[in-house]
Amino acid sequence: MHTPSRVDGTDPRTATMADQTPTSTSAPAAPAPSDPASAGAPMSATPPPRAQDGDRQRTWPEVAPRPDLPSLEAQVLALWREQDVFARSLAQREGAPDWSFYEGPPTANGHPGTHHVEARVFKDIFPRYRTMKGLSVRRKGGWDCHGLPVELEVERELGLDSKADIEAYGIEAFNAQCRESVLRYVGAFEELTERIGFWIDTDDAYRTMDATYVDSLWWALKALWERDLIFQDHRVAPYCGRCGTALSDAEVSQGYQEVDDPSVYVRFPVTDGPLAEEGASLVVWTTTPWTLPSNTACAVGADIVYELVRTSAFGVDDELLILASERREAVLGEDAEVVRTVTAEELVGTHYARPFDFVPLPEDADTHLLVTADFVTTADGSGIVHLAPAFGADDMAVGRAHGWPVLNPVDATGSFTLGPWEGTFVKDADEWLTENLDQRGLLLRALTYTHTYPFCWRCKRPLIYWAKPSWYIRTTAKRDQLLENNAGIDWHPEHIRDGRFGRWLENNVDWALSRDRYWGTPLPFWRCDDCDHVEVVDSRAELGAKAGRDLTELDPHRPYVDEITLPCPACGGAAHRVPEVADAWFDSGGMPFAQWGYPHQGHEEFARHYPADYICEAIDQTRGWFYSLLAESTLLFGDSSYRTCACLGHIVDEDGRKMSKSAGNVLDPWELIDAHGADAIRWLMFAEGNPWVNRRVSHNLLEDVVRRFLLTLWNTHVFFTTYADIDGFDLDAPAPAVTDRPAIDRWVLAELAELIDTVDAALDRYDVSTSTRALERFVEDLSNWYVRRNRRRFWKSVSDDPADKAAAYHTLHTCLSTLSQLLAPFIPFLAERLWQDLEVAPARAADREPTHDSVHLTDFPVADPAWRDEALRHAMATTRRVVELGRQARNDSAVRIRQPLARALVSVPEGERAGLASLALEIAEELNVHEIELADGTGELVERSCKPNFRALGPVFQQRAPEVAGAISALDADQAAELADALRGGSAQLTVGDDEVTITREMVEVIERPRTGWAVARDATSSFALDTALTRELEVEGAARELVRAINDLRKAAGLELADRIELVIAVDPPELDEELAAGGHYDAVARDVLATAVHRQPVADGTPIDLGELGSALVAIRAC
RNA sequence: GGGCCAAUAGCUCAGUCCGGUUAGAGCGCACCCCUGAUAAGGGUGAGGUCGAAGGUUCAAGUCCUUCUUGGCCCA
Repeated sequence: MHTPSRVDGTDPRTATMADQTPTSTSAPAAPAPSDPASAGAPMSATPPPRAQDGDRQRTWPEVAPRPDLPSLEAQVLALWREQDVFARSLAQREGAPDWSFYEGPPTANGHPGTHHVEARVFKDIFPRYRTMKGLSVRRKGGWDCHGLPVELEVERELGLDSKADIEAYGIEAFNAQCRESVLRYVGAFEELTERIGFWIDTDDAYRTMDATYVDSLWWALKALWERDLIFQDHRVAPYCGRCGTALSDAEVSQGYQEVDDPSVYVRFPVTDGPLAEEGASLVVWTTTPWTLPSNTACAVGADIVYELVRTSAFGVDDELLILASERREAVLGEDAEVVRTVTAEELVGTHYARPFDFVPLPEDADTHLLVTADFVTTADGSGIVHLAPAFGADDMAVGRAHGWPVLNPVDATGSFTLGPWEGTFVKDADEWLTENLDQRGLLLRALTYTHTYPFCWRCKRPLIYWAKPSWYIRTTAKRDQLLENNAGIDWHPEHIRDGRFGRWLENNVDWALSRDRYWGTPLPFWRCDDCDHVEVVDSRAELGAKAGRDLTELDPHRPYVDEITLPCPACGGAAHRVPEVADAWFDSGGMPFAQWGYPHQGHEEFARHYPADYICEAIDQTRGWFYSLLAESTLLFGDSSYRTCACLGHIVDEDGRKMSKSAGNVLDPWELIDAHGADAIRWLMFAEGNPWVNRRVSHNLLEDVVRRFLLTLWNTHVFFTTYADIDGFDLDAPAPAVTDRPAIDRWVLAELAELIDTVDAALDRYDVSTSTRALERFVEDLSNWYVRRNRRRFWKSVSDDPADKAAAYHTLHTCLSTLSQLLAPFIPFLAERLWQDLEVAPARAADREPTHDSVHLTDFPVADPAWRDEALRHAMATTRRVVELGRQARNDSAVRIRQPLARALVSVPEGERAGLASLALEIAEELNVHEIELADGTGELVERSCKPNFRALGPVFQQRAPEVAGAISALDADQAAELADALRGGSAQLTVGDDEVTITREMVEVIERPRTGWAVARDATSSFALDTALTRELEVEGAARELVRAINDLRKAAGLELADRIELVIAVDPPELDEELAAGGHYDAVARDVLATAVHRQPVADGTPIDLGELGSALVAIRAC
């Protein structure tokens, strides 16, 4: 029942936009049945009032007073899709200068979250803006396909629990599953991407798993290899034997738990030197007994004092032990007898018997001796630290310095490879090892030790620190260049450059490139089984050439590449690929070239789009993508692959907490979009807080945005289109010249010009906050001052003043239509809807093509110089300030606004007087005061005072400034007037203490205060005094206003349309009042205001009573005509 | 332990780069206005030791130092 009948002959596309928005106009207020004026009248019947418009062609679309934003957006999406707007926006700029954007590939290993929305809208806004500025912004999408997270997801799905499981399942099948998993989530991302209006070409997206992409990465790896920037070395890293992988520090920090570990003190008998002759043993402490078989040496602290101690407390009579003096009591108790002090110097070089000997030692190695190391402390343990280079980064460093072998009896699953506990997970062997030590008389004490220890965040098993051969990129060789290139990047916020990112680069370590996994870019290194020569290939083509067969169609993933054997060019042996794949960060860091398949193809695209003008991600990418991009481009091309980088803060919940599954405060983006719409989220991201500070997202905040901004804008749009339609406003009719329009029109256009400049300049420097603030302010001003002040101009009859009406319509239309363009990069949906309603629909109704059939095909607006008027902007600002004072005065005086008052006296600083005078009418109308008198500072009505201006006083008088300021404030009214008059000449003398000083005009602000007894409101510099005295005439006028309001109520109650005409029957009592209303012309005014074609002053049979206060009352009936 | 960021009204945030004397806005709250933008709109008010302490300066929310609290990153 409530869809209005459709417009005939309107372009269906126009109708589409207008039609589908749910409307509520069809739910008219129920007519008051008892109202005789409306009883039986056609407009009071149930059918929706719009029905009578059915045969009229609408020029302006009908817009719902309360829009359903999500469904409005759905219609806009459909429009974009049908008309291929995104593609056309790109095509339109073909040949224009390029502006390059790189899509930082989201890892497609899970459903997109709200933080993805954040990053994606910031990626969207600037390309949209640059496109509107006339640049060609190709937006190639991308997907990060490889990596451990993908493998883990698949492992979960398949119920696999270890690398052994994966290998049993088969790498080929496993990787096929990984590929499928990735594609599944790519779909989810694409859906969200479209819905939030992120215009990126997902059809043309690069995928890091594609063969051409891998080819490019191989080229890069070979290039690095040839420059000697890749090498292999042992690396001790936190490692999970179950997952078969090293963990990043970030991963490690997620998995710390407090646990009880063994704490064992062991005897290491000394085997040479005087201490050996005495039969002494070292006391060595460890919490990882499983590392003892790999003991290679022990470290002492150079500055630590050691002791030789005699004790019988541990099962051996009078044994001699060596440990740090400070640890004696804690380890051996109070009874131990100190034989003598031993220095670290004495100890260094001393050999001892190792606790286990099943790990073979190279023959020539000098091991199992004491050395010094700076990390030895006496905070716990014995002050003698057991070293096992394979299982500690510090140990490895000491071992490397001394040339020790790496004794590693532990395999990739974390199990012993030899000895009595072969095949046992090392941590599980701790107990047996301890028992074994005890049986052999080497154990002093076995305790438990409570500390935090890292566990695998995935499988919850304890991590071990484990050395494994690893491939590195020698980034340290280019550290200076990395820093130099970083210095040239335009970071937002700036502090990233020298702060987080800069410091990280200064402490750069070589990039650990390899991962012992399956689903990744295989390292293109083929090593000869016989001579260890490494052959690197830069593509499948080169691989094929070397292998002697065509491999251009090879899937460059495991296990297929592993099956290729190359003849060794050095010795003729067989070379097999090394087993590792590349860190997935290497994939993403290579996207500047690999997305085009460069250098095997795509030379032109690469050249056109390198480097990126703009990239954007959240701050957690500092050590991720921001680094991998910079490192690869610096090493390969010598420069940075991006010029500007926006670095976003994280999304947190309403209470500022990080969103996490465990906290249960994760917001599903779809839920937010379905409830509030994508524009609301976009505006929240852009307008609420700084992009680089953590931002809160919640339903409440989104509702706020909708109400505060989107609906304010929409209401203004509704206002315009409603009246434009009623009046049949013709957009194509010539607009009055700006100079011929009323001041209020020129003012809003001047504000619009300012807005355009502000937004343009801010977006140019990637400053969304400034732009959104300016836009919010303008929308507020437009709605709450321009429209508020001009409602009468829109609803009065065209015939009254056609030129004025045309000026109003054109002005408001220009504002809304320009806003649509300014907002297009921010809230593309609502902006589009405005454009369709304001530009496309009227054009089609007039049988012409619109200039642009989408706002996103337009150029970013440029302010018309004719709009600019700084003086007027200032004058209006003063006016509005004075109006605020006036409202305050009205409020205080308790005279309701409908009651006209005769006059008010306004004083403002001298400099603002002229401007205000030109706008005094605005004040009078807004405050319903007949006359605004502007104090000129000389009359009897005001007194003056002086206020010091520190900004001018300070620099001149320095220390004496407060004194001079005090003297200025202290002047009484007469002295102030005198000084003010003297200052008109430019400067004046003032007595300060015993001195005369020269004061200039800028140093003093002259303030006027009314002397009247009227209702006064004032701020620091201005005041408003309201004469609240009422005359009979004013009261009669007030009664007329009262009638207008009441009659309009009747109109509404009768369900009349805005433009419907009525006849008015009215009987006012007492008759004198009736006479006065007639004599004052008030009935004519009432008739104009309520669209009455006739006023019948006659008795009303069954009218509605209207209370006119003390003056009397009226009976009124209205009749439609 | 180191680095970076933040702290301004009950809540969410401007203002700090570039110092100037009544520190702003929105929401919420209280009171009120308007009644043809009306399931709207608007006004007024209350509400602030600008995290703390020192310092520089004629003048500090703003610059410097130290500290506190929270967040992020790293060790």
